[in-house]
Amino acid sequence: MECLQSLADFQFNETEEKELAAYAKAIGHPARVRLLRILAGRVCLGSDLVGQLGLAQSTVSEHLRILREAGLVHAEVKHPKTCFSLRPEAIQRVQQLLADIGGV
Amino acid sequence: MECLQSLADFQFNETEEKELAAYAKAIGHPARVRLLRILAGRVCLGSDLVGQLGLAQSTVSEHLRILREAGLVHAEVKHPKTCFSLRPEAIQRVQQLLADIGGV
DNA sequence: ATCGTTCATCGTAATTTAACGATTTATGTG
DNA sequence: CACATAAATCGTTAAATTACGATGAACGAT
Repeated sequence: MECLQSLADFQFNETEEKELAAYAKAIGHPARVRLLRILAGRVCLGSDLVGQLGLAQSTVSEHLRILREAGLVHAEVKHPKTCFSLRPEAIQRVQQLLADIGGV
Repeated sequence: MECLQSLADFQFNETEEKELAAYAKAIGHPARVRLLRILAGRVCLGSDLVGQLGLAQSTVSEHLRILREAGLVHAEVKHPKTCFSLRPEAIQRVQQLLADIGGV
């Protein structure tokens, strides 16, 4: 048996699949979503973010690392502080990749 | 020390944070992204999808379950087959939640 | 040179995820 | 009724994730 519509014309793009999956994986935790939403409106120091999450400092630092490595957040170190900010172009890229699926 | 911009006006919305996180978590695997991309263009039986992923049938079934439970995919059982299809409104909802962060 | 602040990293434990083969379930067909 | 088929579920293992406290590193200020 086969697909209701033809499957012969489906061209997968492994690079884009991994790209979207990596972005989504990074976004896929409530604490990280909250971080993104906070950073959507302002530039913050890590110590401020800790206060908004109710998690240990080391845990918040780890979430921020994940967001940074995914390219969703930018960190500017000015010892001993670090300025965290959103990278809106990354969010927009995710939206674009979703648009290829079924979004608008 | 405090935030570079005021943090006093930040209102978090735990429900939406969890909603976006749950969607993103479900999307956050290359195999599931491929499933979504396939289903973006056609309605498929599970057996067809297995062939496109290079994974065991039970593994694909599990990925489809995750997508279903997240609300991203619809399954219509017609024993012994099941018709899988995308739920574009879920993708659009994700885009909307992303727009609240920094997207367009 | 010491101290204080801020953030990253380490070590660890508990939980969750991903993958597989084997089995079960549920139907339509012979 | 027995059989074939498609998909879900089970049981298991390995790996990844999340969280924490403790420690470490880097700099400015005293």
